[in-house]
Amino acid sequence: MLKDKTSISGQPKADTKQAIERAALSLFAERGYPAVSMREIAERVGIRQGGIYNHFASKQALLVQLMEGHMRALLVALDASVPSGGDPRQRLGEFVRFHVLYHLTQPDDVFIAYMELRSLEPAGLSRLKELRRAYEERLRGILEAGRRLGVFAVTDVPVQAMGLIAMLTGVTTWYRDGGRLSRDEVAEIYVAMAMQSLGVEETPTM
Amino acid sequence: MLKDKTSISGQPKADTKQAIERAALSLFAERGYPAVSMREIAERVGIRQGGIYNHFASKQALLVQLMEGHMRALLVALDASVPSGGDPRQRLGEFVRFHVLYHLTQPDDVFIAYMELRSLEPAGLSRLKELRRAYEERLRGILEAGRRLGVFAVTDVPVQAMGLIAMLTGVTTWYRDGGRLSRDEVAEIYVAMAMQSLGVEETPTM
DNA sequence: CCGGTGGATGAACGATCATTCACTAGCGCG
DNA sequence: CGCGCTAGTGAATGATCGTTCATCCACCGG
Repeated sequence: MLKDKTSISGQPKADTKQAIERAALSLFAERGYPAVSMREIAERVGIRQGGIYNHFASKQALLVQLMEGHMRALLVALDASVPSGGDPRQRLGEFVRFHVLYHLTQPDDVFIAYMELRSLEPAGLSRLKELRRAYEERLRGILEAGRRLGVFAVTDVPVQAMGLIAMLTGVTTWYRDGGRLSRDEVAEIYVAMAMQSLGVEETPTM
Repeated sequence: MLKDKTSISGQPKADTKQAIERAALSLFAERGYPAVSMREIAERVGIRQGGIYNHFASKQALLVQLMEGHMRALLVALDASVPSGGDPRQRLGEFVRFHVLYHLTQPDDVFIAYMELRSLEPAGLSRLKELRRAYEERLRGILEAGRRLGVFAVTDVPVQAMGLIAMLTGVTTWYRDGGRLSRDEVAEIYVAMAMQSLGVEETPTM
């Protein structure tokens, strides 16, 4: 009845948990949280449906874990890539590059984090909204710094920040690997668009 | 058992069909197609679940009707608002204004048309993709015209077109009526952002 | 005034959903 | 060497899903 895997059961390790997360991630991203069943996730992992509950308390807990884990990793990666000080133009360029490349590298995580907010129950929802706000705040800070220094032509910081993020995130809706442009080329195009939209004519040294 | 409504049944008219569409529209937009049941839609309309099938062959047919109807109306409205000739800068302004205001007026239709593509079966999917492509093509045409005339600083027409549309569509994720800005004010901010992102310094008469 | 028809009903269909649970197999530790 | 824990099983739970259907009602044209 069982295959000759090296470990049929027991406690070798818990890479099953990660396998469940990976399977759920791609399925949720592809068809949406409500349209995916626990049976499908289990099948993708290679276990039966009941086995998932050894690692996650519920389908909802699995979703929260995915979204929260992603957002925290995103914030950590952002702060590692974009220093908190320096010339706002340079920081904006780094923010855009980071955002585009991260979104192209992990499109599924990003898509879920932005789209499945409505599938969250109140408890998880408020935590996720706070994380999202913190991320957007990073960009608002850059725009505000540039506005004060007079290097950005900003008419409205909050609106422009949301506009920029939407523009950048939208890259995931059309970009496909192996197409006309490489990821880096696409990122540079978006950097140029962002700069232009803020009236930046020449960037400092870089 | 039945309320004293003016028409309990019979053939007074068929505004029930429109009521079903309206109910399904807001429910699908709010929680997503797979998460909404026919029972909920019927309850919102004030009929029993079986009654929906007098007007729509299936849940899928209802979704297709909503999405296709919206996209066709969107294209008609666009072509009525944005003439096919004239100065590309002016046309771009009109496109942006139209897009933002239409999206703020009918956020549910727009959201469904862009998000529920994955819920479509192959037949409806190809038709919707074609309609979407036609809409995006309008903007690409404007950018290409401006590029040829030398009034737009375009590095890559397709990428910039997708970036613009994503930026504009994103307005639905944050704008709420009664906030700091009116719809028209928001639209003008987006027009300015779009112009700036294309390096337009001064627009013609308007 | 009567027969046909469009529209609504409400019960029922089988399928599938998330979740629970008693059970068991294997491993590490004492 | 055997005890206990981790992890997976497989069947079962009740709920809910989309859809079907026989039935009924109220109106309209002749």
